[in-house]
Amino acid sequence: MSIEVPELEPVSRRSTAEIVADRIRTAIMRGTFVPGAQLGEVDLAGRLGVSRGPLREAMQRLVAEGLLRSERHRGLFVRELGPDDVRDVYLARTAVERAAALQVLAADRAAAVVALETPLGAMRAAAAAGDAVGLADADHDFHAALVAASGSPRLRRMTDGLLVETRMCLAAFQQTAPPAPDLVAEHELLRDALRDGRTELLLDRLAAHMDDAVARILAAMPGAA
Amino acid sequence: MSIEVPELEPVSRRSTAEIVADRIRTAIMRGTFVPGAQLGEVDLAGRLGVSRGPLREAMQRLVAEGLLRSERHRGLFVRELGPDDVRDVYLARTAVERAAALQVLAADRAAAVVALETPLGAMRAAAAAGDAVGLADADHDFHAALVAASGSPRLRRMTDGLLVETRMCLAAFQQTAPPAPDLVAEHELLRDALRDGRTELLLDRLAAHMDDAVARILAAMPGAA
DNA sequence: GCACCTACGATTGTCAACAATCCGCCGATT
DNA sequence: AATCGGCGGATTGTTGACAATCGTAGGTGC
Repeated sequence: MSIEVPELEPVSRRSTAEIVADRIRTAIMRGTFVPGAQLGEVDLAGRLGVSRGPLREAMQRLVAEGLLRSERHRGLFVRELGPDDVRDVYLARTAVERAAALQVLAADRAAAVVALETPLGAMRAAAAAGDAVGLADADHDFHAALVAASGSPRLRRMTDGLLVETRMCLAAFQQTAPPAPDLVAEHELLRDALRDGRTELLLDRLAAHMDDAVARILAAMPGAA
Repeated sequence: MSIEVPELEPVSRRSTAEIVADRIRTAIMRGTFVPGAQLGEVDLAGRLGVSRGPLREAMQRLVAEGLLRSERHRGLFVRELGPDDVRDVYLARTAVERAAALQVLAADRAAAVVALETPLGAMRAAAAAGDAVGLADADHDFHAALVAASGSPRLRRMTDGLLVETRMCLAAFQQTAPPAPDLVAEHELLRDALRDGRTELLLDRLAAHMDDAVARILAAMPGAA
């Protein structure tokens, strides 16, 4: 019936709204738009080369994701994340990544370990080069790969959103980077526990990893409780 | 400073796109739009009394939530959920509600128990009256209340989306209702474990509750593995 | 000098029309 | 007889303009 060509599906390019949403999402992630900043529709539309229609559709999507805050007849503002939000993001991440880790352990954990090597390598390289942004990217990719390996579309989607919020937290004070070697070591410990099938150890290390991150961020935060 | 009026905030009514999204979401939830059905923009816009602009914004939001599937220049279709989706929805729900339950146990569990009484009462009434839709509504409210009691906005938002997908699964074969008394009893057991602070028992019962639901749904599903 | 009111500017929310794209059907061709 | 190319209808994607709303600056009265 078919011509037996593997991976020839993705001919359909995504909708304009989705592309615009991705563009703005990464811009927020990278800190191009600081928290609290107002995003004018006409300005953005002109800068992106699209009309206000598709742009508004993209905005609605980002509002649904919790990245933007919409006030009627006021405008769209980049969501500001306080200490409570930091704790909540990591609470949700812990829940999701814990479930993903359990799924990976129950399924093909060898493939997951392989998939984690790429971000781990990038993380080591960024740490050696002192590249803070690259380190954050690799950290992002590591956790995304972990959840992707679970094979759960919903856990994956949740993680995608949560990781963006994580980056927003980090971007707020990008210069306050955590000690890079420690960060690399923490992730390697996660991989080791996963590789060896040490369920309880992996879950404990994952929880500790999240707690560390929260503590680091809150310590660097201006008005943290 | 303020005039001490409790609950006077929601003066600002939500945006049109949000209202439209809610309307369509409940329609999908109730089974008004069967899975796989195409939603014509002009038709829907005319029926809701709005233009295509706000409607498209609402659609984008629903697509982001995973309720609709968009094909370029083809149209919007209600997402069809297969056996894998059922398992995935409940996998994610288990992860999220587990985390919420732990939060509730660590905080004010007495208030949560009180909050659960309302949906429990509605559930008993619906079970006695043989009202399948009311039973599903109460079930929905029970889990929403549980996660809301955790005080985590992100867990709450995730659960909102997942519960809608749960209703989509149930709506596909609404006549195949589970034995009502058993369902009520399961939820009362959850409340009891929460009230008594029996952490492990609560988590076990929660996991069992989810597994039961998956088994029930898959058993009633046409092409389930 | 201070508070209130009013007009202005800017922004968002909404709408109707135009253009691009795709599906199904039909006839011509091999 | 089966397949390819073209045509008609319908739907989505996009655009620009119109209307409603809000914040703010300026002026006026007390």
